[in-house]
Amino acid sequence: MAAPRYLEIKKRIMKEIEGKPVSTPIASERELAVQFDASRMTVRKALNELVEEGYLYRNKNKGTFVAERSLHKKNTAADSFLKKEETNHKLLYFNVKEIPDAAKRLNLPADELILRAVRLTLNDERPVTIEEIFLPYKSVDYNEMNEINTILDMNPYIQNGRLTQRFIPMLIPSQYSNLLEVKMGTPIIMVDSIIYDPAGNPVALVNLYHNPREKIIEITS
Amino acid sequence: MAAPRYLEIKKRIMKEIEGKPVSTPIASERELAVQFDASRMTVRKALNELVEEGYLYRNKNKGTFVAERSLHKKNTAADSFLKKEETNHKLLYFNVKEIPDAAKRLNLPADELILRAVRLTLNDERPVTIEEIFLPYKSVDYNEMNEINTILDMNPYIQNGRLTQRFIPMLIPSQYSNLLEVKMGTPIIMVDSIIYDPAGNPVALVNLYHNPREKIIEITS
DNA sequence: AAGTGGTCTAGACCACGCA
DNA sequence: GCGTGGTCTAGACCACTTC
Repeated sequence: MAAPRYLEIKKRIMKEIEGKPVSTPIASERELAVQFDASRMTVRKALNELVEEGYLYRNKNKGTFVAERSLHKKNTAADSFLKKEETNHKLLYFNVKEIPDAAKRLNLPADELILRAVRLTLNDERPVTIEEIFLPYKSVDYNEMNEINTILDMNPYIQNGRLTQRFIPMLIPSQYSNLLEVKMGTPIIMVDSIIYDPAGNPVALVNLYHNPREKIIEITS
Repeated sequence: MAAPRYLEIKKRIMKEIEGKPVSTPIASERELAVQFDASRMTVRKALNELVEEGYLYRNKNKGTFVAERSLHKKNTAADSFLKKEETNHKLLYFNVKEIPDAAKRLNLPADELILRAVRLTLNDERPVTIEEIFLPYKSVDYNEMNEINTILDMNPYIQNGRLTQRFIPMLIPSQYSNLLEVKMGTPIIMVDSIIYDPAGNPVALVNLYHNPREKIIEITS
């Protein structure tokens, strides 16, 4: 299917406002509809998304304006999973066994087999995060078992599903101190995440141990 | 103005699905439009918000379904500011002076006067959070100076504005250890927040020191 | 009075899933 | 072939601000 009209309009408006000073007014919805030869509702859909994402803001009865660029919405907690440019993963360890605690949190019987993987995320050679990933073994596609990185790619799940994250303060676990190059006794944040499918069934459990020097958790909403 | 039609429809659908098991299909958009004697676009607006908030999920070409209740979207970091039932604030301290560091982060000249207030949030008598609030003194309405709690109510700003939060791991500051009833040396999370107006101008700076026993930071998205 | 965003309507076509 | 959600249209009225 061709890309929807409103997405094209959205892109063109984004290009249009790029570099404009904060609070610059943009054309009214009716004008934009004429410019783009689209209905006002379609233009509104594009504008609504741009407002939602923090590129624009509205002022009722007055107009729509360019917002501060640094305030584009960002939830870097979810970004933890997303692969950036200079970021790569190094698998440290994985096995399959019963892990009752993890099974419980995945709504599974305690004796269910769990795939546990531990990997290190590096950004430009510097250690950023240790990830402990717990997956129900039965959900793993056997054809992919030789390509463990495909299995551990959480993006597809997060796209359509939902994410609950708990931020836990702790001292760095001793076994990760060297790997993250963080001194023993340093306070860190461990992000305890459960990924759900749209219906609310748990799909994966992930614990992220962040190196506070390299990974600042910042959320803009 | 009367409440918009779509909000009423939204409420009625929420009541309708309340208590229904996960994955129960609801009526199609066209049926609902007939039921509520509204256009399909209006029904869609109501449904879209319910999906956005995590009450429903869609399955293209199949239908719309009830989502897991525990997965309603919640960002408890912003909730930190919202007054709950059993929650109340106890003002510990406030004054007005130059605070160059705070002024800088509020995009003000270093010699600008800053109102600094420190208060303790209690939940059912238990200490939950210490809040350090920094406001440009010139933005304070003098008529309100005798009602400091009105000034420190951040809700109106957050409603229409934007929020950037950084999550900082640290050991509990010694001066807050007793107040929060947290042992010295305990790792905690400090949430460093800046509240902006829609155009991106900083309005307030707030540091939240969370008691990890009482305040679990949890985000569902 | 003119212009703005917010809401609403009564249609329409599309791609896709399913029987 | 029918039903679904996703997109789109060409209008309309409202409350409000600005001139």
